[in-house]
Amino acid sequence: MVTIMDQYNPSAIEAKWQDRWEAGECFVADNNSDKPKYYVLEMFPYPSGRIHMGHVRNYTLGDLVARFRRAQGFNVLHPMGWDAFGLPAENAAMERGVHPGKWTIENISAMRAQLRGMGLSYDWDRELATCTPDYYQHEQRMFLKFMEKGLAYRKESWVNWDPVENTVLANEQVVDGCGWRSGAPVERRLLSQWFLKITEYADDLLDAIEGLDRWPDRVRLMQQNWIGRSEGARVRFALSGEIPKDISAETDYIEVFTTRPDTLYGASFVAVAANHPLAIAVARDSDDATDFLAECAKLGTSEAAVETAEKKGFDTGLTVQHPLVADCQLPVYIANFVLMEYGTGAIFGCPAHDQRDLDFANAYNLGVIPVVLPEDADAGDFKITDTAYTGPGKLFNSGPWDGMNVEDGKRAAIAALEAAGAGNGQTTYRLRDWGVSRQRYWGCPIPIIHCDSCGLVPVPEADLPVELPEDIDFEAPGNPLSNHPTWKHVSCPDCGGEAIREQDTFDTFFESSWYFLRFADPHHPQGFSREAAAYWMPVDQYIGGVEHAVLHLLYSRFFMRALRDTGYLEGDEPFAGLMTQGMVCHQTFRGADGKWLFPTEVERDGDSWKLRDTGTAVTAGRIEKMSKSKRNVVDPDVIIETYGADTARLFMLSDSPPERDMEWTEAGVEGASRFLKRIYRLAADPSLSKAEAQLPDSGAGGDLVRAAHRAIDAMTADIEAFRFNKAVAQLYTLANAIGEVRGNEASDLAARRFGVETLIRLLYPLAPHIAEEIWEVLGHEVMLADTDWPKADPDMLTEDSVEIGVQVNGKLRDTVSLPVDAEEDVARAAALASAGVIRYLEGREPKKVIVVRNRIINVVV
RNA sequence: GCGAGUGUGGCGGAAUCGGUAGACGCAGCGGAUUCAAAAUCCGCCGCCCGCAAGGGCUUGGGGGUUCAAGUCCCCCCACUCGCACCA
Repeated sequence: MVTIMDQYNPSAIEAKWQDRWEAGECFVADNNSDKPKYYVLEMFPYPSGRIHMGHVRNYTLGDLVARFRRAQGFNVLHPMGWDAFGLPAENAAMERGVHPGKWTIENISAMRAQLRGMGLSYDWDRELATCTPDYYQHEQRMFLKFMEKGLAYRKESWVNWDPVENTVLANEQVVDGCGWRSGAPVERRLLSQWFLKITEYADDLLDAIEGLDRWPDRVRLMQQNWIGRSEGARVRFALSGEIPKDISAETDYIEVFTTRPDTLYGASFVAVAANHPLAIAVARDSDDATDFLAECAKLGTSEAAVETAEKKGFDTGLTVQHPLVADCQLPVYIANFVLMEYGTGAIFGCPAHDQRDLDFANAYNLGVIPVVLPEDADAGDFKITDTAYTGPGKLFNSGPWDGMNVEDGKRAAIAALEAAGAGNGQTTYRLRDWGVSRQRYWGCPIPIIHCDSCGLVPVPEADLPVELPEDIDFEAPGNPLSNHPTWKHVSCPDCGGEAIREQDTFDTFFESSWYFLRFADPHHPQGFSREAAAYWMPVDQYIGGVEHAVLHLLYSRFFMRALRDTGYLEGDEPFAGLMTQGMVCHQTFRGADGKWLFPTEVERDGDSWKLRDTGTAVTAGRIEKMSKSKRNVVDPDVIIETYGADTARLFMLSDSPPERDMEWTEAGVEGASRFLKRIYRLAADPSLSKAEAQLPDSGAGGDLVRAAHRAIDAMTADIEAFRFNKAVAQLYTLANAIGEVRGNEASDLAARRFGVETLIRLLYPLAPHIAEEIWEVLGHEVMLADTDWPKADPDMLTEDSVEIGVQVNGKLRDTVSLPVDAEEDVARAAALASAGVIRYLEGREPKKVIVVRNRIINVVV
């Protein structure tokens, strides 16, 4: 018989149960089970060396879901791994001379120990690290399959170059014109790069968002915007008049993209981007044009630059023929607001119905021809001066389309363009193909060989995997793999001649785009089996930060489709349910010198704060996301040492709903700790072990039994709906109800024991160690990890009577106690007899009495 | 600029269907226990007036619908996030 220790001692309890769970193989997932499956996954961490509070929150949320579903009888897969390629490892190599692989492996073992200390219910047999050939070899094969299918290709293109990281970035990794990690302004470079054809799936990725009904709307919207489908038309404008030879040699037309072909009759100019081939051709013979192009090139793409930039243009002197109006010639400008990257790099301007075009037309005295008439306007005096009209209306000044609405006008315009051979309907996307080449060492080698005579040659199956060389020099500038003396030199698999390996490695988002599949079948020689993928996928609940809304989450959706179409699996969506957790925030502090201070350096001084050792006053700043740079961080290890993992977990779940930002406070942690100590004391009551009587159904004991059933019912619903803060409140409420039963009759003891046992079972997924300990002390031999979730007895959830508010003219004046489902006349009589109503009526007859059963009574006078 | 979200006591937050606003916790206040403190236990706790009984006000602001509005509709304000010369 295990007896309870005098005092709650988290470190002893937690180590004990972590060992027991491991020895009992409690959390090993079964690929051949009759139970329904449930796959819960938290976004795997980069092994930076230490976990932070964001990890603690993320994994606490996941562990709650995993333990809850397991108790409900699901075959739960809850794995953990390491997103182990990436730049910090190379930086460590440069700064400290340690090999990236060694550094990464050491970090992994340190972090694994920290995670173990949190008591997380992972199936560690499925652990993976993406930097091992055992993992990355599979993506080399995937890549070659993608190539065969035309989903991976190489092209020369302008790319985003991060001058600090010395590598290319994907469009998704450029934020406000700067590198997402380095923060350095990106440069544009023309390079030969590998791309994955995500645009092939643009429509599918967009349309399928609708089916992701367990994703936050916010993320779905962000993906929609990122894909950015816009429907419109391509329109060809033939160059007219005298065309200089230089230009006619290049082209004899300009093709534009528009979403408003219905406004074609309102066109007054055509403009091309500064890096459009036509602009470059014009600049060959014109110093003024060359100067203008240089000016445009100088203008950054940053937010600030864009906002302050004036609409500027350069009149090329060229004209184009309007495709539908015979005698209409339009001037051709080079304009700084036209982007080569979007559409065709050229537009037609309809100033009346586009604000940008209007600003431009006003600056260069171009015509403004309104062609859409708002419903309540008069064609005679409708004028556009400095605000363009973009709303709905009837077309006018538009020849055969007059009188049509905008939508019909678009269709008519496309039909007319197609008939005239001057254009066609066209859908464009903001989404670009995913550039995956990175000029880094610590990534997965791209399995390609460059041969002067055979071209691009895939590394043959037998030669896979292409492993990274161990001996590597980070001192020289540039790509370390290129600098390696021998690694890149190979003979061509086709002709046997001298050839050279591809020296770029994959973007590390490649690894995270399929790791959830590897977890399903972590030792399979082909990466994973169709059967395992079919059984476990999709992930039922995915949990992580919202910062991956368009990176990882979009790439993974693409990968599922690409793997489906290359024969790896069936299905298309990786994550059926997504929960994006809020950030962990903390107050910031600055010393007299303006430098940031750690919370550990500071202590309370009445309403303000002071330095712990000198007592000097400290400035308390905003509550912000915990970050090393602001020093407002709290080390999870210190918290776990001081309070225990259960306390840290409980606090993470209390108070704030999981999707919202939360503030980490000492007082909050103390509160969680106090609650666990209180539960421990409740359970330490020796009389509980003697409770063997029948459960009472009346009196204080009966109330407690009903309260326990209500707690089960509410808690189950709250966990299923991710209302974890409310779930914690249910625990407090039940604990309070237990405290109400103070008698020592056999029935009281029985009720108390039932209350405590229920409380412990409900507490288990949140604070599992203390729950297991108390469960054992109460005499149970089967661990809670192997115990079913409690079920509420529906009969115990109903009450006999209900307190109902009584209003007079909508204002609460009294309450009455009524039997549940009381008849209307009974309720009415009770309300009219209540003191508050009598006082208010002062003898008057009520006009009307509204009775809403079991809810409210409103007396209207 | 466009899109989305948020706004409730001193604080974090409840209120799931239009039906007793403020569950639960934190902080605070009072008491018990203690030589004392910590811890613990009991009680109070939206704001204003009042000894009390009771009354008035209150969910960012203003209007509206309704017997009844934190919740629905219209207008406005503030903050947060995402996108952005996107044709």
